[in-house]
Amino acid sequence: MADDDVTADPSPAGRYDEALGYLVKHVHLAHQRASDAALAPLGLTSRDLGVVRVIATGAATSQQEIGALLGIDRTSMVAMLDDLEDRGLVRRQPSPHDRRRNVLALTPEGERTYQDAEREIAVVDAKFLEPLSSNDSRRFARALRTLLDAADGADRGPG
Amino acid sequence: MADDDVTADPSPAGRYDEALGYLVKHVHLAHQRASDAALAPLGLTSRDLGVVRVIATGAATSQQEIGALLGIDRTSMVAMLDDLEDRGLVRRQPSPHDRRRNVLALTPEGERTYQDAEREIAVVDAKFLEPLSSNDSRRFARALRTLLDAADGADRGPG
DNA sequence: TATTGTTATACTCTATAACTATA
DNA sequence: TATAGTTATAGAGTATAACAATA
Repeated sequence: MADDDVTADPSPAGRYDEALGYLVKHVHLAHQRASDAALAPLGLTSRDLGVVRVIATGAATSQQEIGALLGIDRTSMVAMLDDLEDRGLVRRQPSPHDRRRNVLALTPEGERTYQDAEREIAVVDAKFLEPLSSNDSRRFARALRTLLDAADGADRGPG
Repeated sequence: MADDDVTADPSPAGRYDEALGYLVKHVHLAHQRASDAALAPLGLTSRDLGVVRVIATGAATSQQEIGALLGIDRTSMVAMLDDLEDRGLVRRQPSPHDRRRNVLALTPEGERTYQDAEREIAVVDAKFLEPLSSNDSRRFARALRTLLDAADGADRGPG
C-alpha cells in the first residue's frame, strides 16, 4: 500500500468527509441500512414502511397522494402496492366519492406488521442516536425538521 | 378489536413526517437537489463533485480507493472517470509503483472547476443552514459527524 | 377536457461475472 | 493466485408517454 506521492498537497480545501453534503448523505445511508436490516425479517423495506406509515396514520389515502408525500412517482406506486396487496398487508378499495381513486387501507395483518415495524424502527432510532446526549438528540431532530421545512418552502419559491 | 374502520384513527403512531428516517432522507434529498442545481452550470453533479473532491484533497488516488470512500462501485467509477476525463477535468496516469493502478489527478482546468464548485457549494451550505443559528449549525454538523462515525464503526461490527 | 390508475418503455444506477494486464 | 481496471449484462428505481375509466 505504498502511497504514491504524486499528490504533494495533503488537503488544500478541507477533508472530503467534512462536507455537509457528504455528512448528510452518509448519515442517511447509514440509517437506511440499519432500518432495512431491522425490517427485513418482516418482509419490509424502509421504503415500504414509509408507504404503510402514511396509510396507517391517515395522512393520505389515494395512491397519488401517498406518492406525492413521499416523493414516489405514481407509476412506481402501482408496483409497490401490487406487492403489498399480494402479501395481504394493504387493500385497495374504489372510493365511493370518486371511483377513479383507490382508497388504501391496512388489513388487520398489515396493521400488525406495521406495529411490529414501528417497534423495530424505534430500536433502530434509539441505537442510532445513542452517541448523542438526549438533549443533543432532541436538538438534532428539531434541526432536521427546521431545515426540511425551510428547504421545502424554498423549493416552492419564496412568496 | 373492530378496527376495520377505514380511517377512524387519525394518528396512532405519530405523524409520517416526524420519523427520524423520513427527516434524514428528505433533508439529504433537499440538500442534494440544491447542490445539483448550483453545480449544473459547471457541468457537474454532486456525485461528480464527491469524486473530484477526493482527488483534489488527496484522500485517495486509485479508482477503487476513491470508490470505496464514497460507496461507489468500481464498475461505476469507470464510466464516471471516462466522462470526467473526456471533459478534460481529470487525468489517469498509470502508477509507476504498480502499473495495474491508475493514479487520478486533476488537470489545471479540473482544479479551476473544482474551486468554482466548492465556492458554489459553500453558498448552498450557507443558505441551507440559514434557518439555524450559527451555534445550532455547528452543533448540527458535529452531531452528523458523531452519528456517522458511530454508525460506520457499528457496520464493521463491535470490536 | 382533466384526472386516477395502469401499462409499456426507456434511461439511469447499481450489481455480477468474466476478461486483461499486471503483481 | 490475487488484484486494478475494464467490459458486458442484468437488475433495480425512476421517468415519460399513452391508454381506459371516470369526473
